[in-house]
Order: sequence, then structure tokens, then C-alpha cells
Amino acid sequence: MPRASSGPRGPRAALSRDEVLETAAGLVKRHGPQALTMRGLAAELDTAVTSIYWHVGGREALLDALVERTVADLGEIRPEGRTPEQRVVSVARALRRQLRDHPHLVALVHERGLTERMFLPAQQVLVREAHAAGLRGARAADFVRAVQFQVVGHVLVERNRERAPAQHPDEEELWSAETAGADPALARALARPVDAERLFLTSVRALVGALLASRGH
Amino acid sequence: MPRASSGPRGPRAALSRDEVLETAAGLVKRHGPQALTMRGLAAELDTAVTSIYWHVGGREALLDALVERTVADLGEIRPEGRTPEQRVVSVARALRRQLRDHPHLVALVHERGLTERMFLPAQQVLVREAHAAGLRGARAADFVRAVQFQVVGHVLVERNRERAPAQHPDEEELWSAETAGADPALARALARPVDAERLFLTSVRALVGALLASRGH
DNA sequence: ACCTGAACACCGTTCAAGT
DNA sequence: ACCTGAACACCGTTCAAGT
Repeated sequence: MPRASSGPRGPRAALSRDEVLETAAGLVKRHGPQALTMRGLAAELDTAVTSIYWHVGGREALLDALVERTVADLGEIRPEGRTPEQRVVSVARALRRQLRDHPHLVALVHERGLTERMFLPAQQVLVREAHAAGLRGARAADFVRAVQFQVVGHVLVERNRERAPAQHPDEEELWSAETAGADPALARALARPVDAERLFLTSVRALVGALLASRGH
Repeated sequence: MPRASSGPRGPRAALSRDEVLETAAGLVKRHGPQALTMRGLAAELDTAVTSIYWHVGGREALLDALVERTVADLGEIRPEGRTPEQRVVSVARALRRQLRDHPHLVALVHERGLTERMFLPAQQVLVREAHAAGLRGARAADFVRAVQFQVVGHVLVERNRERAPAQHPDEEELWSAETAGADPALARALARPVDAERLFLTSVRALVGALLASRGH
């Protein structure tokens, strides 16, 4: 039973690796990585499951290709600001923004152990800024990696929180009780949802400032 | 065909919720979360799959119960050191150590969006230290959350890297080329594997130091 | 109250066969 | 070179039936 799928379409054009990846990317974007099944993808493409294997290989290879594709689409990061601190912080913000604009990419990349790969483009930009800030050699490398871990880690935790189901006890009920003792303002603050953007900025500024301040030593 | 599984055992004692969780925890510890299948677990328990449903519910409920169990087992964290900086850093290190000692817990907790839950015990300890350092109200809350995101994020990235398959281009080949231009020491440093422990300490000290230095303002 | 097997609706992957 | 259906070995979950 050929082409029993939804709606009238033209005759199925010859399948291509690119068409498979395009459709797969669409599925992931709309419904998340776990919704990408070989059989579902085949149905969407109006073809046999096994054709996908011919064009892109199995599911693992498909996911790898998707990650590669999306990472390549991210575009380069241009530092902004006058001082090295400002420029590095701007790179960190831009990277976070990119990752947040491709929410499923983060999940995909994390699932596949590819956070490294995701960061490589920004790494080169950061190296340049580290040099501009007067850091050299191993100290520059430490700086770049500290920023890298900070940014990627923050985004991972953010994404995790957004996905989080109701939790017991959660911060709200924990801190709405008497736990905080003599600091009701603290209890209120911890019971409120996190302002991730602000927290990110605070942390990155603190980290970058501290690491650049020790430079020259 | 009752009890066709491996080796001679005594007659199957009445199944209990606790026994199910215990065996499930063992499976996760030995082979990771993805190896925990309802059917595999049933085989290990030498019982019918459906019995598991009666005792703990479906796979989701089982994973939730496992997380809860493991988090409860972590034990409390005791700050060490004389200055507030030292004590906060010691809490961060202890938390990282705990998480690294339960590698599958991190994956489990991340997969289920429960990083929050994982951090709650340490949060209360940190609040006390923030107070000792002179932080109050919203500023104390920001501090606690910045440290929290830093630690959990770092561990997530670490775990991710350890799982990572070979990547192309990876840092090593990227930086062993001429990319680094005039800084061969930097290139060598970035081509080396990350010393996660050292990087963690550097970052946490920088962050905590910077955030506590701005106190009182 | 506790446990069972059968059945349902899915997966990813392989393979021999078609054109 | 490209595409196919059938088959294999898995999943999680539901349900009616047993004791």
C-alpha cells in the first residue's frame, strides 16, 4: 500500500539524504527528540522505514547528522563592548541566546554527549578575547574553559528546570514555611521562580571579573 | 513457566515495593538508567512484569521513586573552613563529590528534570553560610542560586564529557593545528584533556569570592 | 491483596528481494 | 543505485483472570 498518508501530494520525488534530515529536524523542532522515531519519520516522508537506513543510516547516525547540521546553522558570535570583560560577557550572552533559541538542540546535544562540539566555535572567539585581556598560555586556556563550562552548565540547568514537573517538596513550599527563620525577605526570594537571565548575568560577570582581575600574576 | 531464571534460588519470597526498588537501583548502578527495562527488571526479580506495576506503578513512577531514594541516601553536608568563602567552597566541593559518587543519579535526575530536588538539602546549608557572610534577603537568595547553578551545571557538563564519543573536529585536533597562532602554550593546554577537579575549584573560588566581595553594598 | 499470561500498540534494525 | 515488505527481537502498558 504505497503512500497512504495524509493529504494529497505530488508523486513522491526521489528521496534524498537532505530531505530526510530536513523532515527529521522539523519533527524534533515541533515535538522534541524523543518524538523522532524511524517509523514516524518514514510515515512523514511517505516512504518505507528502510529507505531511511539507506540514506542516513540508523537512528544514532541520524541524530549525529542533525546535531552537526544545527550547530553549523548557529552562525558566528561577534563580541561587543569596549573592555575585555564586556566583550567576554557579550560572547557568553550570545552563546546562551543561541542555545536557548534552539531548545531541542541542547537536549539533543546533551543526550549524545556532544556539548563539546557545540562550544567549539565560541571557543575560538574566547581565545582571542583572552589574549586581548592579556592572558597567555595555560592561564588563557583555563579562562576559556571556565567560561565554557559556566555557560553550557547554566543552560543545561535552565532547560532542566523548565522541563521539571511538580516537585515535592519544591523550593516554594520549603521556603514558605518557617525554615528561613529570621530572614523573611530571603524566604520570599527563594520561593519566587528564578530569573534565569539575571542570574546568568550575575554569575558570568562575577566569574569573568574575578578571573580577569587575577591576570598578569 | 515459573522461575526459569539464572541459578538456584530459594522459593520466591513475597515481592515488596522495597525489593523492587532495591533491585532496580542495582540495575541502574551497574548498567545505567537506559538499561532499566520493566521486563528486564521483572526477569531479575524472577517475577511477572505486571507485578511491578502493582507494587510501584509504571516506569515513570519507578524512576521517580529511585531518585527520591538515592537523594535521601546522600547524607548531609558539613561546611568546613574558617572564612565564609572557605566554607561555601567546601560545600560546593562536597556536593560535587556526592554527585560524582553517584554517577547514574545525575543522569537519572537530569532526565527527569529533577536537578532542583537534588540540590534542596545543600540549599539550606548554603543559606546559613550566606547569612554568616553577611548577606541578607534577596542578595542571599541570589548568592545561593548562583552557587547552585554553578555546581550542578559543572557536574552536568563533566558527566557529558565523560560520556562523549569521539568528536570531529575535537579540541585536540582543532588546537594542534596552527589555529592558535602565536601562542603554542595555549594550543598545548587546550589540546590536553580537562582537569575537571581543578577547573571546578578555580571557577567556584572565583564566583564565590566575587559575589561575597560585593557584600554589604 | 497479590500475582499471572495474553494481548495491544509500539520500537530499531536486518535482510533478501525487487526494479 | 535505490526502495520495498517481512521478520526479528525488543519495548511499556492494560486487562481479565486467577488464588
